[in-house]
Amino acid sequence: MLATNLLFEQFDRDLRRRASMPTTYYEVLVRLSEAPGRRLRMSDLADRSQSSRSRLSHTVTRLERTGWVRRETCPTDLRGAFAVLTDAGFDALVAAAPIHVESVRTHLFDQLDRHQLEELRSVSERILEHLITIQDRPPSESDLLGDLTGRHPISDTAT
Amino acid sequence: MLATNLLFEQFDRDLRRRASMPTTYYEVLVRLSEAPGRRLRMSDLADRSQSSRSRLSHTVTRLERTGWVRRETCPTDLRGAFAVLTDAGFDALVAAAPIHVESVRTHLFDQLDRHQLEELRSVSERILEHLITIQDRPPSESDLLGDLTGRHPISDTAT
DNA sequence: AAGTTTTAGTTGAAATGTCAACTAGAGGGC
DNA sequence: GCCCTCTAGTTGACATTTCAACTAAAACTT
Repeated sequence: MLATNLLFEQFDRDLRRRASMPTTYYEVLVRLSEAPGRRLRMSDLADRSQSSRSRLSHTVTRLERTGWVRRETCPTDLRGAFAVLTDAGFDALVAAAPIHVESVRTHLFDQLDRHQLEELRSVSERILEHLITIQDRPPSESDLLGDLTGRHPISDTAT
Repeated sequence: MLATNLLFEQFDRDLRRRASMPTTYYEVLVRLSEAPGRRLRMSDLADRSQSSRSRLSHTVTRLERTGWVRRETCPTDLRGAFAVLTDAGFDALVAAAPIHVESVRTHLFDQLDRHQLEELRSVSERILEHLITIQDRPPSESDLLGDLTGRHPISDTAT
């Protein structure tokens, strides 16, 4: 947990310092850039960018103020809204992407050998698969109530 | 990044739902409980609990309001302050710890085999070592300016 | 078609985190 | 002692996130 926290902070620091863009913005811009027409429905974008709907709504409001994203109403569903990547937003992303890519390379990929990378991938996939499984079927009480008799001092898993 | 994000969110959800305690509080209480006299200087506590001094100061103010921590002035350094874990704070931690431990076991350790755990440990140590190294010696420009010629589509490292 | 329930998305308030400025005491040099 | 600088910690303003309440449209039910 310590390692991943510091790693994420490093990624964010690099992106802020060298591209003046927080990771939250970057994530949103990337998702939009990948989508056909560089546009996505708000909910869809929220899911893809690891964000709650509320948070995304606020974020997009800020991104509109910077001019990187604009909202458009959806013609087929009058409740709906599209977030659309502007040209300025695309330019900002093009400038930021190599910085982030290099940051990830420097601090993560270059530090690990081929075998470690393969294992990291397999670990991540395993955890992801597990989490998605339990999200589909919300956990019963018994899933988390194990026998704890004398097994752990308080600090065992804190870092 | 997706896996670790979801994993942390799951830990936090479990702790909030079943122990009414956010991970930030838990982290602080654990560090204090480990310290001799269940007390630490603010700066020391900030370092150990992955927090900025400012953030810790605010957090401790909130923890004082819940009655889990109290501040004490330092006799040998009049600028200094101790954060001290109260009995109520210790009780809250004793209640929360097994929940968190079980959460970590369920969502992380139980999902991986012996070999994956060993590799995950080695990966974490490697990354940690790297990050500590570059923190000691702040990065020169050239550390991050690599040759990017045509290597990465934008989305390569986004998740 | 009317009534009910979902779904999409926004909003404002409260909680939390960040940042820069600040107070005050410690420590060193002369 | 006096001056300068550094360290410990707090504070308040501001940015962001969370949470619950809300609007409005879609979708279903009968």
